[in-house]
Amino acid sequence: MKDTGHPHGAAAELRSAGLRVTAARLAILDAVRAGDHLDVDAVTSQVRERLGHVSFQAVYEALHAFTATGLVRRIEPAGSPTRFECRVGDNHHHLVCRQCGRVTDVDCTAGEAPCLEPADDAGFLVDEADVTFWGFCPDCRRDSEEGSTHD
Amino acid sequence: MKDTGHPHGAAAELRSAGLRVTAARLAILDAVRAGDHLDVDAVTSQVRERLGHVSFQAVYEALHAFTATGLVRRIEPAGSPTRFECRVGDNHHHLVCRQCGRVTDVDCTAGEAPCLEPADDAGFLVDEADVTFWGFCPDCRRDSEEGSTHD
DNA sequence: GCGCTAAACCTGAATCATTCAAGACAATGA
DNA sequence: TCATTGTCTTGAATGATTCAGGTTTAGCGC
Repeated sequence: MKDTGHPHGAAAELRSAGLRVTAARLAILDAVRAGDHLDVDAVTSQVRERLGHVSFQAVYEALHAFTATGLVRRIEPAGSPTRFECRVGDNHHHLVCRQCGRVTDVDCTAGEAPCLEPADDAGFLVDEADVTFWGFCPDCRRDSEEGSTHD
Repeated sequence: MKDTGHPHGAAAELRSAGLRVTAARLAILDAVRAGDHLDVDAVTSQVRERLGHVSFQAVYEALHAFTATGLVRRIEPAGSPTRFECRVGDNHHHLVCRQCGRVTDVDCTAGEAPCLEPADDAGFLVDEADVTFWGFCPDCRRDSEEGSTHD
């Protein structure tokens, strides 16, 4: 029930971020918001379904601009291409499936960055604690149980 | 005072990991242990200084084998190439400098994986919590202070 | 020591995600 | 309407990593 809401909502957001409103960028922003931690490839596919051809570079540039202005957040789990999500401003973390790469949000128990503090900061000025929980998602757990010795 | 110790220590480690002992692999293991979170390129340079030519592929394969057998640990901070470290078995975390990419170990306050638990595991079977603290290392802090308005 | 076998190594090419370059196009504001 | 400059295009380049295939060599039994 959390829609992009009032007419021109996304357009207004782009504008107030200092960006121009184009069909491509509206579709890109929408794809990230409708999708679940999509990578550039997936965003591009979504956008092309809606608009026909849009170049990869346009998508890369737009996502870069969106990230810079805080419209989307970029995450880079080890071993998979960069993904983008729409939840910004909070300091949530991620569950990543070792098998299929699926990413799921987890709320941060602390709430604001950095939600954790290092035992020893070694002189670093720390502004963010990035937490990734690795494991197996429900689907992959089921698959591996079916495939293996069933008791 | 924790040296590789008794003669043939590294060789014995390779052997008991089921790997063959070669000059290249001894040098690679040593480079990782002497270095500070080196990437493949840096490891290769170190090894070449000692042995003359060694191919990148040999280094990649060796590091992969070392990682698989638990002799070294691989870390992949977002935005920089894969790095390798010798601290294995504990569950420590990392401080990464946003400016220069430098990586520093931080002890884990909990001690064993997963040291944290997600607020909601969403059905995932979680086995590891990977924590990266982002910030600015002492050197880069100093540089930026010098460069900016000095009050 | 000799020879076998699989591991380790080599050269060279391929792949993937991402970025650079330079020109064409088009959204905004005067 | 026009100019500005942000956006989009095609095409090529980069960097890290992996694949492929053939050669060498460590480890092991004879």
